[in-house]
Amino acid sequence: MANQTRDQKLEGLLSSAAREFALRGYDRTSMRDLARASGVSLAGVYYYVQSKEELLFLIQSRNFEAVIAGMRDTLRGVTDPVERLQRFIDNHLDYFATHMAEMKVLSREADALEGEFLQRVNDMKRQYTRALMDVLADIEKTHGPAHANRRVAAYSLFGMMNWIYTWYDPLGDVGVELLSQNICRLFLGGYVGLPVSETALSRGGAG
Amino acid sequence: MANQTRDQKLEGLLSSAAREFALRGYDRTSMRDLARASGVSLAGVYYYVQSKEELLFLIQSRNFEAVIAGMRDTLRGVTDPVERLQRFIDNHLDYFATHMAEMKVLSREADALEGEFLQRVNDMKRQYTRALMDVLADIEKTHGPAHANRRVAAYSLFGMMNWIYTWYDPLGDVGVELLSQNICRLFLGGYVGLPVSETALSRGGAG
DNA sequence: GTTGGAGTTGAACGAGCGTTCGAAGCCCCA
DNA sequence: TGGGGCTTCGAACGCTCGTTCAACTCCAAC
Repeated sequence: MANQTRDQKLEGLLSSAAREFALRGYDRTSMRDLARASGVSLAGVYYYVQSKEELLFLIQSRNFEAVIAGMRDTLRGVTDPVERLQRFIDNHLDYFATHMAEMKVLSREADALEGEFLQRVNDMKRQYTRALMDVLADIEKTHGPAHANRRVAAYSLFGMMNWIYTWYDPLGDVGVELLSQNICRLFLGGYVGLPVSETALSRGGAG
Repeated sequence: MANQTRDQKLEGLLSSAAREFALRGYDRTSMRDLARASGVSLAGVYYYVQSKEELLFLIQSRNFEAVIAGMRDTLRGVTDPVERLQRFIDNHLDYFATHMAEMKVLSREADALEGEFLQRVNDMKRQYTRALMDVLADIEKTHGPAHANRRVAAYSLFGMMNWIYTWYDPLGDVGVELLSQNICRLFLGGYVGLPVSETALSRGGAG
């Protein structure tokens, strides 16, 4: 605790702040809570960070950057579209599972930021979404016509992956590899691989 | 505004509260905001509701109850498992799209409640999840083995459907029927209907 | 041994919060 | 005309919030 560089202390602060934010939510967590959780005084927190909002921004942007960097890394040189998608999903879920608190904060506190902070995180979101949609376009080229609108499909996949912050326990009986495989299969082939033209799929509204 | 029953006024309060909560988030919205938005005084709000938390609870429970009731209704008498799933999805998305504010609050402020309020909403969640998983079990019986763990599949479908609060605009160019159809096809047959055994689907981790 | 900057702190500030309460307004029925 | 119960309100209470700041410790450099 004593001989840490300034950067290491900031890192520690961000990490315990993420844990607190994930637990209680950004708004319900006070700077006093964060001070207590990271072992410094209330005023001490402000030596490392300009405001509570900057703290949230740093958590969101640093982790989002890591996810994007990991994605670019794992896709580099891979040409098969399906494998590219598998790697995209793997990277996302693997990072999510090993950084549950941070990713929960990123998923859930999406619009707690304002102004330039919000803009910069939203830029990353656009970038990341674009990358997924490019992969989907490649898949359509090689594996026939899509069963759904590409944008809807992309957001649905993000929904499957990000929603895990509400239910998934990385230490439970479903390991990350199994989770990733499940979601990948689900997205590419569906729950039971039903042909799209089947039966009543064209029916209108129900009820 | 003048000749409304007490119930009607409560209804109006809940509706404008849902709109405010959806806009700014539960915690960032003050009782003064709600009073302003619904056109009564601050103290006036407390004539209809015991606390801010009860307000949130009423929004969540009433709408969740409506979703569940709609689901039971639309499934009644329908025996084909696939159509049951279609109707389940249709009901969920249709209600979501016509009650965006309320459902955003239900999805996003899931753990802002405590004690008995939380317990009662969680009971509804369990009930609703169970219903979906029963439908999935039926589908497996009639349409061969599943491509994914049933629990993972159920939560993934909820993820697809609930995540729409972050991106979907009911007034945009994707209508509710199209959205519902897309998500239904996606879940049952996958994005391009890829056979599960295909290529590298059994590969381990990436990167 | 003094200086100076980095790190840390207790105490306070003004503002906003959720909630309460006594009093006033309103309207129907006698 | 007057009483009584719903409904509404202004004003206040106690509390917690994010943020600031002068003062302190510590330690390396001279």
